[in-house]
Amino acid sequence: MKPGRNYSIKDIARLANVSIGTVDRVLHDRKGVSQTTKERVLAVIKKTGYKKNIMASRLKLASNHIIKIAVLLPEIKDDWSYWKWPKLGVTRAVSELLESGVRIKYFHFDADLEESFQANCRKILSENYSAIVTVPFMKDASNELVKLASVPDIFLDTYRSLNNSANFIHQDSHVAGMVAGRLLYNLVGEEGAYLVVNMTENGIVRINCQQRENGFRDFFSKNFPEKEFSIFSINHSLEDSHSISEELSPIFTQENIRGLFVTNSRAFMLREVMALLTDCFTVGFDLNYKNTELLREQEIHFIINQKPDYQGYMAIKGVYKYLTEGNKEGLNMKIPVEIIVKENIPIYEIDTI
Amino acid sequence: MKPGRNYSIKDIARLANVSIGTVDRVLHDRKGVSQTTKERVLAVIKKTGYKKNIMASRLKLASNHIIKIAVLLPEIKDDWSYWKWPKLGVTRAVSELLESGVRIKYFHFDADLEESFQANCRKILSENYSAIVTVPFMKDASNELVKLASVPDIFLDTYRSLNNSANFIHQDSHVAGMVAGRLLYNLVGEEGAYLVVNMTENGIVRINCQQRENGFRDFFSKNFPEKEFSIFSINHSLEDSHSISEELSPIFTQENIRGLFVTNSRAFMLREVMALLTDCFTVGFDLNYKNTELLREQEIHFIINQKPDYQGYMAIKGVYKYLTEGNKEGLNMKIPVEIIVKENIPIYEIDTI
DNA sequence: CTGAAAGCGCTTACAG
DNA sequence: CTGAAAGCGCTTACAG
Repeated sequence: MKPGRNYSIKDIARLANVSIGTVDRVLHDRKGVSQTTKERVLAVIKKTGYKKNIMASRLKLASNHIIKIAVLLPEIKDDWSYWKWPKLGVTRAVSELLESGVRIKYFHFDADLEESFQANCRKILSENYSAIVTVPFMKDASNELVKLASVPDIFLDTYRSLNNSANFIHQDSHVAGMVAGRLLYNLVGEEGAYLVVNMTENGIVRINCQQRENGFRDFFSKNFPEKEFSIFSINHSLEDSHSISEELSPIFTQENIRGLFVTNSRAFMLREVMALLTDCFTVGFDLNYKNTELLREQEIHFIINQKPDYQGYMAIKGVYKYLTEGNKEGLNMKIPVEIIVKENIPIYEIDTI
Repeated sequence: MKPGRNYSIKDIARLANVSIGTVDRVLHDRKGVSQTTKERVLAVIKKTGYKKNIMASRLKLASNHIIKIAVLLPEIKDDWSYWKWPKLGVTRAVSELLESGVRIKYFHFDADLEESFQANCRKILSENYSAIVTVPFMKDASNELVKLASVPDIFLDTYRSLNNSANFIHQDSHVAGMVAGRLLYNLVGEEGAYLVVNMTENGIVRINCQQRENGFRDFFSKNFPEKEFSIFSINHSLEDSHSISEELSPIFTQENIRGLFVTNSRAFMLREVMALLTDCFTVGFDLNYKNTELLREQEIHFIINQKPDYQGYMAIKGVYKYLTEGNKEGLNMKIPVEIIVKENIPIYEIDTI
């Protein structure tokens, strides 16, 4: 290889005694090349180690072409909304891909209203985006979206099986539950009891919270099939934040609860109860402001981070890779189960949100 | 904005009534444009939201141009060598950037011989690479390299202050030590004693191991300034793996050691001693084969991962970004302190090493 | 101070 | 089955 220089299609053409058009045909395995010519060209390509210049090919293919991606997330109700994070990651990816023609349009739906999600989906489908990034909270409407969309859709945050082929970038909630089991078991062992707190919205437990509880219980039954652990669980309405201390207090006193696993992002709502106990350890999810504060004060001991910003980032990068290279592998991804203690709280640049 | 289409430099030229050459001059803030013309062009650029097509500009600038990066790492002595990981990350980055003209040349040095490192540096400097990625194990030789190199050098794995401006992609070892302190403190509290095990090479403790011990001790003094903790530490020759059990056994029996912090990647060497104890928890570093095995068997309880593959990956990406965009921010980076338990052991595709 | 032209490497549409 | 030419958007070297 000549130093500091790549072979171009022109070099290959010259070395193989053909035109660049023919080299292009061979490279793309197109019709209309005689077997002998093809072999000759392939030999030269192999010998030279030719690599096509992706800049040049994209210049021609995608030049002048904007990739519009629709991002549909729940409404951001306050400054510390969870949904700021995926948006932050999306924004970061877009800023990297701005010059490559990627543009985002954000949509927001009311997480309590299926109709709101559906209306947004209809709007998006009518506007011709190249891809759709959203969350699969409403099962039927998500199925409908996958069925109607002719472009890839990527679901963030939660995995659930849908009828059609759908793409997911998410943390494995079952594994996350097992990790929570490990962390608490190390601290509590067999002497104390465990309490799993699920918070309900409109009376139901979110699917990934349920998966987390299953994983948690699985940790104990898989690792210690012969032993008996005291694992209680309660469901409590998310909306009713005042009564939660009252509901939990008797369980704590009666059952010697030493490990607390809160399956959603609201571990901070248990602050009052947790403060009453000296020997109880807590694992929660998500680095929201209040959880982070309690982690700093050691009222919460471990936070499992779903890296929502990274999810948003990878979704856009994955879509771009698919649309420009046809490579589907970036459309589905499992995000690592990140364990956070007080000392390794990540530092984010919040101001860019 | 016209849907599905980006403005090109040609559009801007037309709208501003100038030639594309003039638009280019304005875009790059070059000399030779009258103030009025410049303002007119800038107005159009602003109004249209013009973004330059990075493909096209790189095509012209970097076309035909290979970016050669020298990667100098310690010799890989066995199949589970730590240094395979950065190499894996480097390889992954290069495969993504192959079509953009990035090529790697690997060099290896004997980590016990400063002269071996120096000889490799001389060779690299004589061969005109666009960047150098290595490790700063030998202080003087590293300083010399930074002084002589006219291209960016990025040091992986370890931070140490060097005379000249050098770039580091590394995990903050002091923070990692504090995290280790937190993990063990949660389990052991004030009742038991802690033991920090440093392994020496040629009689000296590696700088990042020392930083980890300092961080570990700092965790206790910062969080509990009034309390007394029993923290012992020993240095033991890495080469002498047989005697380590003998040396540790008496300490264990005499001092009620309940928490073990091994500051390098060889926690697995303590297997025999650890097996004797039922109530002792261990934190070690790095997901090598033997540590991972012991983590699976719960002889080791936490592993702190330095993400060496990620370090290698980010080094190449950072260099590329710097060389193509002039953006220096990717040349320096702190890698998160990743906590690994049995349940969230990452799955790597080893076979691509 | 400004413009017109050539060229980066690849792809496409057309000619033979 | 093969080639020659135009063009993607930008940059550079040259002309005026």
